[in-house]
Amino acid sequence: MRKRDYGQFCGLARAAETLGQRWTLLILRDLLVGPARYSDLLRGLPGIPTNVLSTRLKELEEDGVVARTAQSGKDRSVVYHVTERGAELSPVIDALARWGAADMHAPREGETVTDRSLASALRASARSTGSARANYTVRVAGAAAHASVHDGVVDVDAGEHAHPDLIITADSRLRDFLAGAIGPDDVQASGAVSVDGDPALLREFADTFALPYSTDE
Amino acid sequence: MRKRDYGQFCGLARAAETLGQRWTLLILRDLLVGPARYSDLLRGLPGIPTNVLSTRLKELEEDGVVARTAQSGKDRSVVYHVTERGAELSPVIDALARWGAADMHAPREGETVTDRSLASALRASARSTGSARANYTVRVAGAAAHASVHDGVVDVDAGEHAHPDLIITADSRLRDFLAGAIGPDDVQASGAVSVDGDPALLREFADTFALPYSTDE
DNA sequence: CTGGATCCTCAACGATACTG
DNA sequence: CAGTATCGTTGAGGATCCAG
Repeated sequence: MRKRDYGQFCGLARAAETLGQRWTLLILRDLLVGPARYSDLLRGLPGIPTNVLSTRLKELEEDGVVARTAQSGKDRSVVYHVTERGAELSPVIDALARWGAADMHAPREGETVTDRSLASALRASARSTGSARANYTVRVAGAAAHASVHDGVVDVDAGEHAHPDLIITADSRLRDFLAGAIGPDDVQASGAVSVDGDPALLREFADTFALPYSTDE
Repeated sequence: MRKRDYGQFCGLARAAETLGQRWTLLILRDLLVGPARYSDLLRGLPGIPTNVLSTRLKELEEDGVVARTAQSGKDRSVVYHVTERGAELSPVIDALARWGAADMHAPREGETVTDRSLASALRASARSTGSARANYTVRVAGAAAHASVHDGVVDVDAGEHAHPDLIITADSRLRDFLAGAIGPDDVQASGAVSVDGDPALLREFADTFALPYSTDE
């Protein structure tokens, strides 16, 4: 449990000490979407060894970024959630996610999409767009997330929306669509994206959740 | 040289694969201040093993974040610099640095400050402030960086400024001053900060390079 | 069942010596 | 100056086991 430090009085070095461990950023990505139990995290992070997850959660707790709440009563499951300090990581995680997404094209062999990673990706790409107002359910490669947009505020969460105005079912090319590399008509014609609901809302969706345009699309 | 991936089609996961290795963020911090030779990097990252530095530079080169320029002619030194893609990390690194700095108080035993870490910290905390116009040299714990502010633009680099309007010599409590935890008069009275030049500029400096105010100062 | 702890193996890191 | 080589130590990966 020793702390590997960098020996520099520097904000970035301190951040790297807390966040630079393997799996830590992905754990926080999932917890920033919402509280989760140990088994939720395990399921959302395929391949993480159980001892690493438990070690990371302890370290994050020590660093004041994550807290655990033991449910009393019949449901004795433990719930992990970010602290106030942890919540301040939202803009940081989102900036990292946008940077990584800018150079991400086709999925590599065996790569998966989880509900929370999809929700996180939507939040990272959301930008306030005046008067738009709609509820979306987005399904990509077996994962689902939803977003509600109203009065310039965007709320995102994992799973389906109860009353979506538009259901978007897509494959990984959804990313290229949001980056502006494919137009709304072409992306539907190719079968990469299909919608259930008012097709005009798809343009509004692309306008609200726009990814930065990378030079080599 | 094996690539440890996370198996998720997710921008954050991709970013973590490139940036999540030990020392990588600090190497990029230094290179974002400006190009550097191998030995410059070694000097600015006390404690980094030489093989780790060389491995990281190769990985970053493969990932298209860093490029090396071999000087021809008499000076055969190799210079590393960020690519365009690497330069897009500026807002990411700055967001991480601000988050880390918000919870950073007294330096720990043996922690140092380097020219480039100081320059990077200044850039991370810089905010555009209308009409201000001044050149600063900042010295902290043996390190020096400088900034020039004009027309809402802030340029930061390592080392001393050739023609500073104000020289600020401080210890690590400079951070608390910039976070607003100590006022300009108190911080000078305590000896934490001393200035050479127009003392009124110190307030302007604190206004331009303000750190986010953390709850538990 | 959930929420971990333990054990073993192997890859990555750290320290230092050495070379074109 | 700009790295490579070597070797001991630490941490991650994977499977299994255990307690409430």
